[in-house]
Amino acid sequence: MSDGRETREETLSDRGRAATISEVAALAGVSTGTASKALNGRGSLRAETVARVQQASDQLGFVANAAARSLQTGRTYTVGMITTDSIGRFSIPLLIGAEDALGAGQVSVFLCDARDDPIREQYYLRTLLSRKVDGIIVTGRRTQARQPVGAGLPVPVVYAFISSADPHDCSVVPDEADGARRAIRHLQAVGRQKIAHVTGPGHHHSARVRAAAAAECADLVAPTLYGRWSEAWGRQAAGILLSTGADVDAVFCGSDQIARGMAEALHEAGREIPRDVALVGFDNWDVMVDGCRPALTSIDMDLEGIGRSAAELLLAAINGDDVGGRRARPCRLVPRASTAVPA
Amino acid sequence: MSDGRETREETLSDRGRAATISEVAALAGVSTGTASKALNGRGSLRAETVARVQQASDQLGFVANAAARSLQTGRTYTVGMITTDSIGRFSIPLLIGAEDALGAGQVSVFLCDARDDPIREQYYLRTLLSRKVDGIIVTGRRTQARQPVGAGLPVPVVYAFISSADPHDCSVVPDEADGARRAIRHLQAVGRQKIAHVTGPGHHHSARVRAAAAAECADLVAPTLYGRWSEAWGRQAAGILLSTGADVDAVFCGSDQIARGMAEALHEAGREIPRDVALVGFDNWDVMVDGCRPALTSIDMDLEGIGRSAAELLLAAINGDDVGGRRARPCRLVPRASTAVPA
DNA sequence: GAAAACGAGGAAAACGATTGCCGTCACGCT
DNA sequence: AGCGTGACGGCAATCGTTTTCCTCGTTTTC
Repeated sequence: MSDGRETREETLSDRGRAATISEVAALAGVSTGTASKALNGRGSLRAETVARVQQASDQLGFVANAAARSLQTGRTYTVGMITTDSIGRFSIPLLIGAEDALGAGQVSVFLCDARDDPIREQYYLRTLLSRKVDGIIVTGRRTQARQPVGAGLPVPVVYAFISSADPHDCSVVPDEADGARRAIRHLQAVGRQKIAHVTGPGHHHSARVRAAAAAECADLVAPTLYGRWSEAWGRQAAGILLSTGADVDAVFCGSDQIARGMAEALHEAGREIPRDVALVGFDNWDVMVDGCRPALTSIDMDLEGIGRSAAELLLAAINGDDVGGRRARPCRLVPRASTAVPA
Repeated sequence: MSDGRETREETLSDRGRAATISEVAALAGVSTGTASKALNGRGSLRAETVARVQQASDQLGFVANAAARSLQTGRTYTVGMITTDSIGRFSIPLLIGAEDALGAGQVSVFLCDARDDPIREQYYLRTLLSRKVDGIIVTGRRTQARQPVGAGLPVPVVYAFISSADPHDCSVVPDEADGARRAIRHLQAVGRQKIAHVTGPGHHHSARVRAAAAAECADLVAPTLYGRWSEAWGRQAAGILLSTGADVDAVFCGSDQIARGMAEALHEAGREIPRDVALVGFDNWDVMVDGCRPALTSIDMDLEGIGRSAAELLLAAINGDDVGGRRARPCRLVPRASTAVPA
């Protein structure tokens, strides 16, 4: 391979400006149209011609100009993802799931962080439309339904995690009630009868939905304690629970953070987990469930799956399928030591 | 408002396909060239004409096709951001910072998650080049220098958090040694003499750099303990420290997670923080520093600032400035209760 | 009062790729 | 011999903007 060094594809490293298809065509001694066909496997060309063009393309490190292509074809192979809340713990798995599903279709993702600001959101919407994305995924931290991001948009929109207030819009959401029921049933399955529920703010949609489902699934030993989504609240709630003298043998917490605070406080009060009190969290957030002692049983909303599913629906919508409507996806319980049955 | 409904700008909501500039021009009764000038404030036009075009544009909800524009101008007002490791706790602030700086320049960000896979990385690099991004930011979880993402690329590249092995490339990194020194000096300032250092894996660049700086800054009371970046290791390390009977009055931990584990274990062993042992973490990760009891003093690498700075440098590079070289940015110590001086 | 300057806006050529249409050639059939 | 038929590739239109000339009037200026 003495000349291997020379002809090795200079891919991406042709210092300076990038090559165009005309240059490839010239080098291969064909017309630009033919070069295009060769590179895209269209039309009918001799194998030898295709190979020649391919080689010229490699040699020049040619990468087709997406702008020119999309101008012609009308497709950009790009979707926009708007996170209405800031990018964070919830958006990431959604993003990863979406990328997963889209990457397979060679589609890439434009991420826009609206930071809870309607102005920013509209601004991003405009940019996305100007960029002629093939579709848009809207996500956010809260599961509560929100106003549609825009009406009669020229591209399909799918809501992931959050849902659109318009029932005709396509939304993929976690079935939080299902998650809560799983938590309760699991506690019952490990023999607990006196279950309490501690969760986030009462004005928070997720908190109410989960609490309602939990209450409906079992006779809770105490009224639901609403507070914040923090460890501090978990600790505080433990104090409340203990001070009321209520006889509790399990607590279903609305988040892993609350559960972790609860675990600490119970431990310090001399209650052993899971022997005296079993504990279930919500979110299955690795750093919390692993950091907690004992490791925390938790409900996983499968955010990645939601992202993937949303992306798949979006692809379908882009292909013209009708995918309207709200889809709730079940949760999954991940059992760990905090609800283990003693050996 | 009987006709208000009709003339209200239908922005973004002209159901179906979007309007083109020719349609705007036709509606305003001018040529497309003139319409373009009117909307972009170029050329010399009568104010009345500009207004007419503007109104037509609003009425049709016109948004310029970015593909067509960039085909013509060569600029896309888009930069790519490649995270070599998965998107996570470190990339987010970087991304936010970058978006911040770029958003001001009306530039948006294409996020690509290479997931530590060189194939994916090259694939994304190709897409970004094909999309003719104006520049690329490369980030990753580790601060260690990495091979350049490509040689002689047609667009400028800036490395954020990680750095490029090629010293001519532009990299913006946290000065971790500075962070370590600040931690040690702070402990000394609150009167601690017998300081230990517990950190992550010895093969991890950050761990070594920080440990070296710490050791150079004070006579550590024990050799650095290398382990993992986890709470579990923090707990374990506390056990080691205590069992050796070393007389320790402060521990500088290589991460907030380690520090938190350490705090718990020390507490359980009857050591009071900060009275008996003061504690400093690293990363200033909200959920850890707040969850820790007492709240954890920590070193903040100002990731958002790094992202912002990288983006600004990239913009400068896009404008033709030479911004090569490696820039280390100082860290910041955030004091909290874990090192508080007793009142 | 003629020439120059200027202001306003139109015509058309880019930008880089895709694609439908058409020409050309070679071959095989009647 | 004449014609039809594929195979192969070139030509040129097209996508939607921007931008560079131009071309007109209409003022100014000497």
